[in-house]
Amino acid sequence: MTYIDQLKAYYERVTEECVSGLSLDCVIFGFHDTRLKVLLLKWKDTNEWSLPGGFIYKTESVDTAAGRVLRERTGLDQLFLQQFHLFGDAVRYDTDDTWQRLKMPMKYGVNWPDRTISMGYYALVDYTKVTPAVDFMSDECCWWDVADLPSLLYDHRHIIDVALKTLRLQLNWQPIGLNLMPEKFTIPELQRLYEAVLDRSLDARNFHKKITGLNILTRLDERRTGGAHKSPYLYQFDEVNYQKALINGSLNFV
Amino acid sequence: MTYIDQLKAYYERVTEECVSGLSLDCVIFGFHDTRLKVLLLKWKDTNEWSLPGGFIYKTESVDTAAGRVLRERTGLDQLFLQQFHLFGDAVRYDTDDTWQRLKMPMKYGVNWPDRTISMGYYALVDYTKVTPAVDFMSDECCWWDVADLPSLLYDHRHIIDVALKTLRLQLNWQPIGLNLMPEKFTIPELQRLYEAVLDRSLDARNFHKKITGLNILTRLDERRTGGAHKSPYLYQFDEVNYQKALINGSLNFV
DNA sequence: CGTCATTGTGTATAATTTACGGTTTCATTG
DNA sequence: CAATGAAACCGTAAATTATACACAATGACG
Repeated sequence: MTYIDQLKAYYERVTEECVSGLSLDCVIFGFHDTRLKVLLLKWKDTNEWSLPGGFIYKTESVDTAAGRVLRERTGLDQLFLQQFHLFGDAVRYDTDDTWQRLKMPMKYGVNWPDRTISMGYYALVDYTKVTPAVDFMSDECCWWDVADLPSLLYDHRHIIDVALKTLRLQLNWQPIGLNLMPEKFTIPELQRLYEAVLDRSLDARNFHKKITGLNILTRLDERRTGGAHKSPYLYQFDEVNYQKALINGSLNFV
Repeated sequence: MTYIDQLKAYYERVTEECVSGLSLDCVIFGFHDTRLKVLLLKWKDTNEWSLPGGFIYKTESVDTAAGRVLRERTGLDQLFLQQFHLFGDAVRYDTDDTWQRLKMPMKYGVNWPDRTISMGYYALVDYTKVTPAVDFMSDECCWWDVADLPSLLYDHRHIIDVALKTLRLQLNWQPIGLNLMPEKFTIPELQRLYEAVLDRSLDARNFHKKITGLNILTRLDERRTGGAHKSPYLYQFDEVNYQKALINGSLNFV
């Protein structure tokens, strides 16, 4: 089956089975090597990158659709996802320029709506558990440092900017650390995450005192050895206490 | 023109000119007589209430559509509005029950989508400046106390609950007081607003000290006389300083 | 004129934030 | 093997903010 055949079949199925004119764009955040990263797709036979996304089947909820799309790209059945903005400008991007950059062999099929409104979701994933997977329209699915993104298709740079701003604002009442850190981590590593989200540096001594005083971490008997200096302790989140802290407003980082 | 003719024309125009399958629901918050209120519509010839809402023209942005809908119901050209959630469950409410309660003389026209996904907006208005206006499908457009709502159509009770929760969370970084209080108000009145949004009581002495210490209020030379006790001072918001306080995170009420 | 209750200004204490110091400890280097 | 450098952790001190509560001023009412 040629690529054009695949595209045709895809457009026909979307037109037939999906909610018309509404799509999803997913900003998948991971944290690795002291950097906040997003998962991007490179379109087939091009050097153009964009966010993962998709459409909503007529019989599924919007949230379920987002979860399905994210499972397809990350391999994860359960992850934390949250709506953050409906991108519904009458003109979101230059369509001619975009078609050119996409090098699409055909345009959309019949009964395709004139415009697509997109619900933006952000997802928080444990980087170590993700298996990035391309779809049939892409060559690559890779992590990119949010501070060093490539040129992006559509209005996806704007979408990422809004997602990042939302993440920052929600640091005190969404389980961001809980969902982005690996199972075991050190306090300096956690501090790097907070600094990446807040986009400012924090005093290591005050951060250590503050985060351990919140009672949301459990110190393990292991240390992370192999570094050139003192081996830091490893920690895990106490999920029950983390949720309690979110509810009673104990987190104060913003 | 009979009501049925009006409905027919309306459905035809929506089908022809509006984005299919996506609507808006607006939670319009006002503050009056120490109570947080929402604006509701009573459907024609029924005793059933619902939120104002509408559809998006194919050539306008979603935010522009929301502003247009709100202008039609409130008479205000400029007001503060914010997206808060996309309500996209596959089944949002019992359609048979709803049609019955609506006493609609006809169902939707041809080419009407099987389901409608709705973007929820909240708006903050100065209660004293609103002129509630019905549309052709309603008999009344009235303010209701959020703590004393009537039975609501569709999933509109849920939508209001989510809006209220969002308002509460955004108290520190959205200009909520600025947009809900009238031009001149007293500090006890402002405290009642915060208590209504936070759903808890605040110490008057600490609130007074805290809010005046933020430098976002200007004390006027007038007092509110006529009360049974000491006449309180009148204040206005210093809008520039209010915006500054929102940006640098000086507001700490949540 | 006395009473009641709101408003506003205030003090005291506790909690948190911010700034910074010093010890421990680990790999690397000579 | 000792010296070195720096991260990690535990700590103190001062400043700021939050919380609890007191009391004087003041206005309508009886």
